[in-house]
Amino acid sequence: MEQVVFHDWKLSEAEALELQCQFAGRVERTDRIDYVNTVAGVDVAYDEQSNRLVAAAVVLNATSLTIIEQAIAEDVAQFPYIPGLFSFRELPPIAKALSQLKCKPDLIICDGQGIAHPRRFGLACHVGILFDVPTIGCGKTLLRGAHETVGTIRGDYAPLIDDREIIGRALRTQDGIKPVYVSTGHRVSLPTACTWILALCTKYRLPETTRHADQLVKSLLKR
DNA sequence: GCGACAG
DNA sequence: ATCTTGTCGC
Repeated sequence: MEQVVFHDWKLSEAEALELQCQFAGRVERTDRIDYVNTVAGVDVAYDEQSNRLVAAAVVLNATSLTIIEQAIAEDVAQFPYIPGLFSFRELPPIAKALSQLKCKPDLIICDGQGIAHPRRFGLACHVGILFDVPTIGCGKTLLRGAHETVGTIRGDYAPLIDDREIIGRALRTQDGIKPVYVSTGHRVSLPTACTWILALCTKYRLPETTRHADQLVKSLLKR
């Protein structure tokens, strides 16, 4: 698939903050998504010793959830891990992997937040803008703030609120299991995002897309 | 000054 | 993210 928006990755912290505020205005929080035939998952693994990052993009058939295509990329970390500026560290290798895909996925699930972010521009938004593709942020923990109690049954959810604005949902993907945090990445509404996350969490807490990508990068890092 | 802080 | 043993359960 083709990246359509480019910018320098070697930025100062202040420049990264400025870029987020600028790009946040381009994020689309409503549905602008075609029929979904394929869904992709992306993830990154680290090697502290070599300061190396390994990224993978795994494309699945949206209904059978079988793997259609995979792509991997490697990179040397150019940006430190700073909460709130996460994408500037993980996105370079992810963009490389996505660029290698023969076909453009109809939807991409990211391991992290979408607009559930202090400047409403988490990793999922960044990926969505750079490739002009529908994306969803599905994180395992919250970047900031809290949420009200979530029902205990799969499908139950509670709104994520920041500054009196609903920025996402804590969503229970399996009965009695800790919920995940879903938010709009780009071109996907919150309700649609949650429907997709539930459809992808067939057996485990996390979506099959991110599970496949996670498994791939970890196996690659061991070599 | 102190605490909070995606992966 | 990653470092790590055993243990509970299908």
